[in-house]
Amino acid sequence: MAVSVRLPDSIRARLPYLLSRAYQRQLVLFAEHTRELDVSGREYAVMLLLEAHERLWQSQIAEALGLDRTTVTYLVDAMEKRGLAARQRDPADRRAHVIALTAAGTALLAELAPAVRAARDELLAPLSEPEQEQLRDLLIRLNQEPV
Amino acid sequence: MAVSVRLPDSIRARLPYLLSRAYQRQLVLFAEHTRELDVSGREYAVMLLLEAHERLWQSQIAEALGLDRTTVTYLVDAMEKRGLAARQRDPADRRAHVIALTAAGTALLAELAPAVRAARDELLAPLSEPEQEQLRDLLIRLNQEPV
DNA sequence: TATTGTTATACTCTATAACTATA
DNA sequence: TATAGTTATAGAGTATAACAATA
Repeated sequence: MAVSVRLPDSIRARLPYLLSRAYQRQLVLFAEHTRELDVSGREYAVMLLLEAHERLWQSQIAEALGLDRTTVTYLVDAMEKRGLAARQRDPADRRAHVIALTAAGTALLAELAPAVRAARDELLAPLSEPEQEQLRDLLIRLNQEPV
Repeated sequence: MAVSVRLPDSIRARLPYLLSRAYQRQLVLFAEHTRELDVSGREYAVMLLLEAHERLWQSQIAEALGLDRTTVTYLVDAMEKRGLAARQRDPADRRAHVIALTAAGTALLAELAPAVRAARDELLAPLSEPEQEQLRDLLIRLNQEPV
């Protein structure tokens, strides 16, 4: 193999590069720490959403998480097949499916918590506690949509 | 449509969510600001790399940017077809292709600079200048691989 | 006529493996 | 035997459109 090439500062110090690196690393760490529980980041997001709201239409899940309706159909298919979520027709509007976590889903969510914490801690390890807080605050403000 | 659902803090304040939001937003802003120049983020990265190093093997590009060899082949194919980069056999090792920016490639890189700056400024607009520096520093430290 | 959810299709990215030419 | 690059293929993920049921 030829001599390795140093990544120039014109890339290394760029925000897009830094963000994509941090994001990729987060994906890898989440996957590593939750491997034996076999849950995608998206499924985890759905579970957190259902933990907070308990009963939601698929369309509400799609809107809240910024997903396509069809994507949610596939997601819920998989979660239902694994017994993590249950689908019911909404008697009040028979077009809609109401989704809720099952007991198994709630249990898995509890199992996931320490793994997710460990992944986050590993990601943030290079920073001190106050710096971690600072980073979170800055990212929250960065993501604030202009009103 | 049913009532909109508020994204719970269990998601909204999570680092993975914040990172992915910031990353997605960055992708959108780059695409918007460079639309008429028709360059992918990856092509831009290759151009910055070639600006810093001038002549590189495809394998060196792949290694520096963390891409697959095949991906680089396709990338360089496209850039060569547009006249942005030139491929030459390396006389010193005839297995290898040496890639360099053409004059058109250098010119496009110059055209891209203000668009990229505008995208970055829009992304960072919610933060003050010192905060922007702080964010960059924290992300650099976050991405430091343990030695 | 619009909305909810499903299904089929296609399209982009990515990963893998097989191949050539050179070393 | 290993490396540089190419090509073909398959897979995941995503987007689009057409459709049935219901409002």
